[in-house]
Amino acid sequence: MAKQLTEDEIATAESIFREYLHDRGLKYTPERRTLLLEVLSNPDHFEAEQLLISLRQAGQRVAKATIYRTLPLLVNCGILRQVQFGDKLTHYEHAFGQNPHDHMVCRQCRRIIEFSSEDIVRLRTVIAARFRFHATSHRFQISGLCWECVQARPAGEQPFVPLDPGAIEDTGSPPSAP
Amino acid sequence: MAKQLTEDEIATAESIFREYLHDRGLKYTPERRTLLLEVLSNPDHFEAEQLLISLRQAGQRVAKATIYRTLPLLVNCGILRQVQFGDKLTHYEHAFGQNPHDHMVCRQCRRIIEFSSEDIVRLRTVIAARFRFHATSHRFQISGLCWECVQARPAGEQPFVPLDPGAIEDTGSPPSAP
DNA sequence: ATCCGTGCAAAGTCTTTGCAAATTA
DNA sequence: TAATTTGCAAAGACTTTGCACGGAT
Repeated sequence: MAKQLTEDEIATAESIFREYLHDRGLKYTPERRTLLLEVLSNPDHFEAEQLLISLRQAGQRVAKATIYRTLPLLVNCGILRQVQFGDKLTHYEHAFGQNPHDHMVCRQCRRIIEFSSEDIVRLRTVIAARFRFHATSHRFQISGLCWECVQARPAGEQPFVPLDPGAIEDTGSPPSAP
Repeated sequence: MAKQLTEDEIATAESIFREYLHDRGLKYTPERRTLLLEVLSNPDHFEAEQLLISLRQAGQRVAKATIYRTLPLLVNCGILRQVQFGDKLTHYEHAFGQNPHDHMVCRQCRRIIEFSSEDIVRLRTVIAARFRFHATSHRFQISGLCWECVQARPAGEQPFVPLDPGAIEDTGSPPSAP
């Protein structure tokens, strides 16, 4: 999932960021450059804290405040996308050169699987229309067990992993006519 | 949306809560009763803080800590459901006597529209199957503009309301074959 | 020469926790 | 009576902000 960017792609991202900053009178500082590069070489999904840690490990020193001030810039210029999973943490993922997608989260191992489906967008439009609602975006997150965890778990075992808050539980209720 | 519960329904909720507590050696205190009743008479969606405020207005006095300690109980016994919208706040909604549903949020007026669709569950299963993923729950949230706000907004006006973080933006990109 | 940005620590927000006194089953 | 709860305030986790110094254009 964490795709390795080519030098060209990195250069493109850099110029996007640079231009974004320039256009609004902001400066392309060494810290911002450091952060951009670190973000691009980081795994697809991460949080502010992880970024700080991987920077430290790389011998780089950027204040936490700077990270918190820079991440929104990277989001606004389209290089990152903010993602909310179940927890209170703000997660980020690469948006640069990625297709829009949604997420499946394994309750057991917390693995994140990305997927995209036109049907979702179609469905969202149909549903919205019923309420004369003009849909412009959506979040669709599926929780459950990935294949590996299903395998590893003998039938009937219910480890009671905390749920994604707000998820629609599969109660096994019979489908009801609309 | 905020449906008024009958006395019977309230009594049922109370016995559910009571039994839930009893079953695990917990106590049905006046504070818990107060909170249960307040929750049931509150609007469909609320947060911890709002609950505190409406309690105060009703002349009731329950410590904030007690609220934070009680809400999870009400969630676990199925009377409430935790919902995460875009922000960091933990929102709650009535689950007692409600059908599973998802939400549409208006970017403009923040109105929340509930909807349910079997197609979503069907779609989630189909998608999950592609990854040999066992889906047990989902969250589907649509952002956009409600009818009233579409009406109120002259074409071309883009007030730039902060987005639901993590939402898939409608970029108007042409549908691409998988 | 100006602004803008950084670091640091302090402040904020929402939530959790420790503890003694008060209650419930 | 024994164990759970409450209220209060302190602590926590994550994020934002104020300020003085340093740096980019």
